[in-house]
Amino acid sequence: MEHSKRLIRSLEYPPQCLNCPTRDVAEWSILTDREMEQVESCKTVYNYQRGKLIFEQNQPCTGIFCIRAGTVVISKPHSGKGNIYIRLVHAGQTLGYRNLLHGRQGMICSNSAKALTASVMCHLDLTAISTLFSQFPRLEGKFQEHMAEDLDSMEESMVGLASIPVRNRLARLLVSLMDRYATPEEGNGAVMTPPMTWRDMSELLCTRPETLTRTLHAMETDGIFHHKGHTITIDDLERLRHETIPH
Amino acid sequence: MEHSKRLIRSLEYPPQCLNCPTRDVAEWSILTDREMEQVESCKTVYNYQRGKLIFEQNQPCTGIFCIRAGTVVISKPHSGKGNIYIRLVHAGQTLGYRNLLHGRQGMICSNSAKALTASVMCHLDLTAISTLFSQFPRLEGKFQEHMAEDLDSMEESMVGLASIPVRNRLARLLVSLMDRYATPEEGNGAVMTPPMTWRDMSELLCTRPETLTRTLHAMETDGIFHHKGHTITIDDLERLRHETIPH
DNA sequence: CGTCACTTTGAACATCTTCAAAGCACGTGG
DNA sequence: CCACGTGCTTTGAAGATGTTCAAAGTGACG
Repeated sequence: MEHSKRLIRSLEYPPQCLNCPTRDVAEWSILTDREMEQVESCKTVYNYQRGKLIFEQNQPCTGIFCIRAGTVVISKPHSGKGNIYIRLVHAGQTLGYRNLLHGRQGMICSNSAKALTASVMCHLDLTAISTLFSQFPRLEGKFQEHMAEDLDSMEESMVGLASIPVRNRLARLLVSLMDRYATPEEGNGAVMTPPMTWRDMSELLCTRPETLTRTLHAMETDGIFHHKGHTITIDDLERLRHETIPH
Repeated sequence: MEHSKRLIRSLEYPPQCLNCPTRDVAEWSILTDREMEQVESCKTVYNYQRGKLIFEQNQPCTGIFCIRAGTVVISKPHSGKGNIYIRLVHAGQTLGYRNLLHGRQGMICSNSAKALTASVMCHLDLTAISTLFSQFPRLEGKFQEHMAEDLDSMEESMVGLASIPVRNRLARLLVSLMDRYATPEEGNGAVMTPPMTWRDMSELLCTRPETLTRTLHAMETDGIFHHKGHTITIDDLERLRHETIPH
């Protein structure tokens, strides 16, 4: 409900930054409304269908994208065939800024981004950004801080991947998705429709779809939650949080 | 040989930045000799024995460390007991700068650092760094770029950990260590004594010591290299590089 | 209504971990 | 200089966890 309401708001035209549903989130929120008008004037709005590639590793980087609505996944190609999902990027967050802080030869994307759901993205090209950065140095500082946090959470995922089994990683993923996409229920419960397929989730967990199915089944048998289609119903959130650490 | 020679050089006193064996490496190299004198004047030199903790996650951060000699590992605590090794930091590289770019509440270490070999570290405290950063903005920019590269290589390790087996990860680790610590032999071979124990290596590979032993044995049986104690002899580097990707 | 991708289930298998025990290596103190 | 202890290394065997392959079921969409 919340989710679809937000989608509708985001479809209001023209899609202006000042009425962006995520106006008060993340880096851009440090700019005043007046400063924001300048951002507004040099942005382009794109729509991506579910599954569409936004940018691709090793291709030239065209600028940055701010997600107005939708959910995006960052991935990297796998030594064999296919991609490993690295992390999610949600509405309000900005994508591809790292390439700008890189000081590398040219502007080459260091990973790929794909829309997991239909998404509305605001794009700023390279010249627009460099103007904005030199005009509002605090903005570049904010992105620097964001990068430091990304590195932290990257290290955390690494620890998780190396040290805990799929079942606990799944519980963690669900908890983090709940914060964003669940609607509370009576008691200590909640209902959620994650913005992606089970296959996507299995890739985020760095495992196979079959393993995810079986793990879901096992947790359901243990009464942690139950699911029908893509919708998960949790009776007791504490129970799920408990699955977050190995025993 | 190279290694011990470098250690001896580093033990010359006083240990001045201008005659640092790594003077021309990494961030600090963008400063002129004259600018470097200022860094010199506010640094403190510490010696760490093998195995000593340099800083610890969740403890207040005291500043940054530049490694004059030695090898350091960054680790994070594991949900159960013990630590996961995240990455190596080598002589010439700087440690703990991320905490400064963080914009977080206070200055809290986001991971731990431990000396894998006896190490000589030059320390700059918080006030010294903030003075240096405001005086030489290019320096802060360099660290920002370094952080972006760390994030890239972090993502690469993640992909490796998620998608290739221990044997190939070991080959990759050996190749990267060779670049730094091996002495070439006749033909296409090399000899190396890695600056850490096998146990340390197993933690870097996110596996157990037993698995590493067995994997070493298997690769030795296949004629990729042979080892006695901590010293590895490789006859054909191409052969090892070939083990870098799964087949 | 048919297609295509996603989901589910089963069975066999590969990889890695765990536990136990023995051997080795290095540094410390006598 | 030797004896001893501690932590690292190696080996074996059993078991857990996750993968692979195959096949059938499900659902969305043109």
